[in-house]
Amino acid sequence: MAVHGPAMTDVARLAGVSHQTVSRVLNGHPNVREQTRLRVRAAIAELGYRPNGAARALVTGRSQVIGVVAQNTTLYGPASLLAALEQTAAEEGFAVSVGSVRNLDHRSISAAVERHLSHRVAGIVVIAPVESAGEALERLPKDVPLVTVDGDPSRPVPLVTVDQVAGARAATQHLLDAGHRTVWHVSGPTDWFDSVGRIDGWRQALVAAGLEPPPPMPGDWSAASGYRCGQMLARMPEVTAVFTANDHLALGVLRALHEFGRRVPHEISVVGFDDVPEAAYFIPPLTTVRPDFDAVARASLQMLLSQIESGTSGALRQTIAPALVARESVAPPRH
Amino acid sequence: MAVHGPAMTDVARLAGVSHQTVSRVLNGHPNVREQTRLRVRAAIAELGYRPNGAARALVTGRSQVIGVVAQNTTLYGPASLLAALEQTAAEEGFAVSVGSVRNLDHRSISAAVERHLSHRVAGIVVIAPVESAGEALERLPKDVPLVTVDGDPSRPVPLVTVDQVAGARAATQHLLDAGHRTVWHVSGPTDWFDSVGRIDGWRQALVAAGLEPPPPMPGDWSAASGYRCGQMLARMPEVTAVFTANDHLALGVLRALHEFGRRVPHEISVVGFDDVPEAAYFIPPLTTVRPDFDAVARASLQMLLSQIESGTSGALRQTIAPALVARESVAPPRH
DNA sequence: GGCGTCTCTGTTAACGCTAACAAAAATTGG
DNA sequence: CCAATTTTTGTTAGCGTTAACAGAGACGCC
Repeated sequence: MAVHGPAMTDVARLAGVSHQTVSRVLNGHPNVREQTRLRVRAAIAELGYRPNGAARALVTGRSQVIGVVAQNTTLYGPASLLAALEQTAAEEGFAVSVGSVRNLDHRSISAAVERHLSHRVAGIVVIAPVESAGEALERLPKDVPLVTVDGDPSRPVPLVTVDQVAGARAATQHLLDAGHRTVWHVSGPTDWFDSVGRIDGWRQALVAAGLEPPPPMPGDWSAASGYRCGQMLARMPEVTAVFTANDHLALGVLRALHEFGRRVPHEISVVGFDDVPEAAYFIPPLTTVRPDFDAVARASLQMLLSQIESGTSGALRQTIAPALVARESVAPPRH
Repeated sequence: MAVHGPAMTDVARLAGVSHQTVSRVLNGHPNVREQTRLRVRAAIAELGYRPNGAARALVTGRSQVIGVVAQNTTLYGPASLLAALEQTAAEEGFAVSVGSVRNLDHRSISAAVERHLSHRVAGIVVIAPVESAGEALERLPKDVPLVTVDGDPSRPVPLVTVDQVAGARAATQHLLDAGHRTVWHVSGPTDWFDSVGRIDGWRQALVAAGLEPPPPMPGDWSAASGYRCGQMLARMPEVTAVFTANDHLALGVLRALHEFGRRVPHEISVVGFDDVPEAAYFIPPLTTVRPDFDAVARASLQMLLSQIESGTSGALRQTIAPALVARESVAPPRH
């Protein structure tokens, strides 16, 4: 169907040079006379020539594409990360190809990575927040530049991650500082490293304060599961402070507490995680922890590019510290 | 750096056939003896051979990649759409390359499309909800399969769109049916077609009921702007029903009403649009309109694929009807 | 002025695959 | 059992680009 566009030779003919000279102009090779360069540029513009990435990828062995493997790109965190990644990549002249997978199991991840490798992507970013993804990554070809985001800290793979532990510690400490005797936790799914890290940080803060952590209540990131946990928390009179693993869980908790007539923050304080744009408009506005997705994206891409350029794939590690955003959902406990 | 993987000839040598036979096996060509096919399969597996998409794209003129141009992929709507698109494309054996742009102006769109064309994508999906995107699309090469989503209904470009008008009409009618004398509207940015359609539908429902539409209050999709509008609405005693152009606006409105002590739904009913997963956990649970993003994705992809296969690019049009989801934020007005 | 040394440009050969054609092998029919 | 057909396999030629090398001017230096 498509009338194929002009190729390099067409440009060359029009400019009265060889196709190689056109190639040199395109790739910013230094040794081209200014006058020639201009003629080539003019010919390119006149024909509306557009280089063929496939041909280039074939001969160089890599395309200017970065593959991203992610699970549920509808969640706020992954979506933000993906968007940031795409922006950053575009600035570096790379396109981003998304390979989202339904499950983060071994097979799905491998299949997605395979698809990317078929297209000879320059590198791969895996947003692999769960255990089952880890093993898939280790048996990947070693020669492909790869960075994992929010992945398994215990595996020897280049990793960029939000400092979940520090964020959770800050959130918990913030509640303790307000005078609460202890802090309850509604966690994310326990096979996510994000969840594990947040549970850890919460525990650390409590233990450091000489407190015995109560059992965490497991949620699944959704407001629905937060609501269910909230219904239980609302019935427990001793509960005065709750830290939830993300803002949507917090929303569910807030709703349950509201239904049970337990006032936030007067009776119970709540802190979330993620700082979704709506968090400031929850009832009441939610104190939360804000991860810097842009920073994560920049760090991952930089790590990936350095691998692509140098060829080394050292097991680097970079951690991005999140920031506490204080709003009205936290107050001292009543006595 | 990378040790290049085995090529087709390597597989052929191992299987004792010609590379063409390997190609035939790979592409499911019928005339290959079963025994040969198995030998080739075995050789592929043994070598861990992976076809080179770049080479294939070069010779066939198209890669198995679909380019998507979108703006803010962090918003719930676009993110859901993108995810659905990616899923559907994967099922058809296509990868999705995202070209997100900061602004939907002419230059940005063209640049993003150019990038995709360089990679010889098989087709392009433009999520182009604003006016300024339209012109960019018309001067695009005509021979590239293209589908716009939520784009300009007045342009002769293949378009898949959520039926904003019907959705808004249903939302407004739902409020009128509950007994409200009129319905106020907090709109999205007026350069988005989504907003325009929703304003239209709202107006239509009011006019059909013989009512004079009050002036719409312009928001920008964010909870923050919803909050600002909500502050005004809360001060207007005659307001009993509000339809907001999306759920986040509704959240802001709910928060403002709550602060002013106006109870929802007892004093004021609110209906949103989008049915974000959290809407059921707002205070109170939000009645809203749910667009079927999966259906939109399927329709767009199908439209794109039929263009890719047939070569025709008729200005098709497909509209996906959204569904009203009734929850507790709507009640009859008090008298 | 001849000669080495830059700077610039051209020629040729891949990269890994598919399409088109050609040849060989298997199958059929009389 | 041989020719006619059908099925299966092989051979060759590109696709559009970059890399490696080769050639042609321009320039300076003895």
